[in-house]
Amino acid sequence: MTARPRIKDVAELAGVAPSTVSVILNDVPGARVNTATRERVQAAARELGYLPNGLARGLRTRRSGTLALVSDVIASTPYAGQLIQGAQEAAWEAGYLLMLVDTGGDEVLERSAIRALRQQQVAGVLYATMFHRLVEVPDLLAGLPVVLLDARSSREDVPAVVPDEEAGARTAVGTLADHGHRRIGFVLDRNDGPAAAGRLAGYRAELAARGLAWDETLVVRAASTSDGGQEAVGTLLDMPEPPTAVFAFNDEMAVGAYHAAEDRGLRVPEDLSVVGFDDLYVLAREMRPGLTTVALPHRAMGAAAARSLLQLVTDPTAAVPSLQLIACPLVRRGSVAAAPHRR
Amino acid sequence: MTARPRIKDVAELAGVAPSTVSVILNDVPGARVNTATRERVQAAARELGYLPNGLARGLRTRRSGTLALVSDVIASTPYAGQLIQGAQEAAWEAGYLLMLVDTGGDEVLERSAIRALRQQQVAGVLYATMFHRLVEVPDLLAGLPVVLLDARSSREDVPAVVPDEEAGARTAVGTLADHGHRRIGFVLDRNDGPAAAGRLAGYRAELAARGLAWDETLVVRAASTSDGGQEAVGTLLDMPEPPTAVFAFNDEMAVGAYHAAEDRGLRVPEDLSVVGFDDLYVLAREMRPGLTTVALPHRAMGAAAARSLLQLVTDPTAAVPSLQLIACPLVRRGSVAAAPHRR
DNA sequence: CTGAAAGCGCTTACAG
DNA sequence: CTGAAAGCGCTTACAG
Repeated sequence: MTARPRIKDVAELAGVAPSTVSVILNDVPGARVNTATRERVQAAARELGYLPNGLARGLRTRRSGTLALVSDVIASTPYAGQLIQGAQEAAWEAGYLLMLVDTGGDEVLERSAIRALRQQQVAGVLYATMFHRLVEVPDLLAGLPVVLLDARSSREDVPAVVPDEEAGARTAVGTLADHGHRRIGFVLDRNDGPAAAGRLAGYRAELAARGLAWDETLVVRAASTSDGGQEAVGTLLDMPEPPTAVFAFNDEMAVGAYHAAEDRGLRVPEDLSVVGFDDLYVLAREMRPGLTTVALPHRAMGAAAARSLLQLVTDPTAAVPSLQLIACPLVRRGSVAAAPHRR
Repeated sequence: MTARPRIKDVAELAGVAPSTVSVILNDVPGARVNTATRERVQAAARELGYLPNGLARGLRTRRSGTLALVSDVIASTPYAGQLIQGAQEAAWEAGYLLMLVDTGGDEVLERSAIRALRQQQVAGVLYATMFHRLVEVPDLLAGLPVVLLDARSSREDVPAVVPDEEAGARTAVGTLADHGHRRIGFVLDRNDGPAAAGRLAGYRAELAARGLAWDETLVVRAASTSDGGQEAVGTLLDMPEPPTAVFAFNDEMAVGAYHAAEDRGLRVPEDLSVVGFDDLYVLAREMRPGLTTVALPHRAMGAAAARSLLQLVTDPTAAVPSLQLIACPLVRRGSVAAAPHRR
């Protein structure tokens, strides 16, 4: 196998200077070149299969053409692929390559990873968490364009891209109200985070918008697992005047709602309508009936964050929104029906 | 903000030449340096927060310190994260950074992505598919160390890392046999691929090893979805002498098995034992009863492939196994019970 | 319109 | 034990 050709080889083959090759291959704006030599150079490059060395170019131009995605735990959710794909595609469209590092939440590893990334001269970094939460932006990232992905920080100066939890919750509750439900329960995670807070706010807001009374006994907290959901929805169902519908903080709690209904001989959706949140891959689709739920827009978030980052990379003073809320669409399946008549 | 320090700055601060700084910071083996100057240089580097420029270093040493993972469709499965994480961690442990590109199965995009990656001087590439299948290794990859991840090619010279489908199927059938089942059905995908072929082979092999008769009517093909599984298991259950246990090609078909049983008033596992394949995130765990299934070792595969690649990168003549079969462990949950007595 | 020169920031023989 | 020089492969002013 022969060594990879360098610009010098192309130049020699075409009978011009390397600098001329560079100007031609890079289509330097405002550079007038003879059509004949241009063609000669292009032919030579093609013949040799010439690919400019990106490291040399990056060194010279001070632009590496790479972005990084650093995340806490890539593998922990089935959405990782979507998030990454969205970011990678947007990067690619702008001619950038994406480097990935997963720190597993380990701060020491995070520090050395960021150092390694800086050494590689990444143009900017996407700092992502695998579920919407609050983070501190590491000091080591200072001076580099950064955007937060599915995460927020207390710092106003670093743009964040997160799901619009509140609006998502409103569409969930809204569809239930559209079906005539007046008593709608909400089961949510015990831990407060941006997701729980946002979804609760949306629940309240939509209730208010619909003129439905706020009833504190209708919201119950539990672990955000199917067992937690089962327990929480169980207490809702055992109330003297139980809700006819339940909005669950996430799809796993929604699974629990199905179980709680089943335990009491109630059918979903005839006796109890259920809406979840997340659109957890396969699960929501495979439930019986299929779970109507609010999807987390991971791919769109990844793409939006990468685009904002790219703007910052191109122009550090660019006015990118400090917070982007990405819409969470409702995925209608079979778990919502008209409210049963009061017995 | 002040410009990033270069090696020259460190050298000046320490009062030595840049080459000395380089030797010290890189701990060049067999280089004797005065302890005092070593300390002076290290202090200077620390004070300045010096990080060597990876592009310059890579240009000079001809080692970029990066690997690439190119895949067809990252986002399509919930395992993507595991696969990527395994590869990334192994790369990181060896001091390499991982670049990721998802081609969405688009060959044109794939070609330009590989070109871009080559320009960036990646040391090697992991060529991955999101489910075990046959691929053709792109010519453009020629001359670069490559290992196939969750994929195989007809070319013997490119190492592949795939799940041990056959052994996985054997443990599935084995656990069923251990529970006293003698008539074990197998429902599988209509399309033949390495996964279907391997799992079928494992089914047959284990039956033989257990001295159980091969009964062709016990294996039925359908779409590899829950509907397909329901249909296929339905025909099994409606046989004159139905199986007491079913091994499903994947977890979605196993879901169908649950449905088929339910449709007939049969309980899992009392009346029908079920074992799936994949350990599909959340689904398998959330079924009732929890689905006993064979897990796909995505993380281990990612790590194994990256390690093989790294060996090749370090020494192109290294003897890495041309095929690595990664074990698929059985995850025991609640869908297997002792075979019911013959009525 | 094209070429020669300098330089991006390192590392690596090679002197001394 | 340390420094000066060359060079990795490009691009970018600057001449001509």
